[in-house]
Amino acid sequence: MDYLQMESYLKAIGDHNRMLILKYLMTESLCICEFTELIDMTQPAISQHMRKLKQAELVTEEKRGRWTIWSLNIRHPLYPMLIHLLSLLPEPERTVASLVAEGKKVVCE
Amino acid sequence: MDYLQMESYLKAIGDHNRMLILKYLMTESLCICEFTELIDMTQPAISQHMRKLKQAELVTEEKRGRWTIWSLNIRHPLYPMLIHLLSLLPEPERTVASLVAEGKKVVCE
DNA sequence: ACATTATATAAGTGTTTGCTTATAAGTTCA
DNA sequence: TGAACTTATAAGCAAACACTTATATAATGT
Repeated sequence: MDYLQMESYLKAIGDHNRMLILKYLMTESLCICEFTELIDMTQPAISQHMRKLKQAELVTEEKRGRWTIWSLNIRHPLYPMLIHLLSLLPEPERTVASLVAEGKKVVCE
Repeated sequence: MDYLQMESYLKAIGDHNRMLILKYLMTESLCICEFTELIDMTQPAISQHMRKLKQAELVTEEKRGRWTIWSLNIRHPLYPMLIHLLSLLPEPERTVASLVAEGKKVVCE
């Protein structure tokens, strides 16, 4: 990994909202509409963050009907470091469990 | 460490020139004028990068006569991760040894 | 005192970033 | 077919970023 690749990687992680997204993905895969419930951000903003994370190969996407399910890319060479880094961050206020409780968790048949 | 602190930290590292600076500091402490010999950058540019690194507490400075000697801050909680990260990067073309060979290495009495 | 050396800061500039609103594209289901 | 829903993209904008040149500040040595 050269200096510019590392720069792209660190810049992709180095945003508090993207870290929050990654923190959620540490627990389970999620789609954009779920993030809009979990994080105080508009749908296009989240979509653009996901594109950034995808370009840096930090996440992978899977189309499922009208949803796009996003997951952490466990095959990235720096995946273990990412996990360590995310584990240092506090749990977000809004939990995925609360989504389920409100019936807002997406279940792709 | 909260999300905004982590963001500041990652943004401070996330620049290829600053990574190069940090890589050099991994071997030994250096002053600005030595960096101008090692890296293709102007003195003010380096000075401004050092200020950024200092604000993120990644480095420490020590005034020695007309020089300011910069070192890695080994007391930073993420210092071990920084070292791991830097170790993944290739050695810079220009070495400190070559500075010595050219008599450009600063020796503070 | 004065020239030299090392560093920091200021002001200006082009680029990138992270958002916004508006809209397009694709899927599902009545 | 058409309405509802999910996602992606486009255009615009303010702020941050990484540099530049010019200059200020401070220490050293004659």
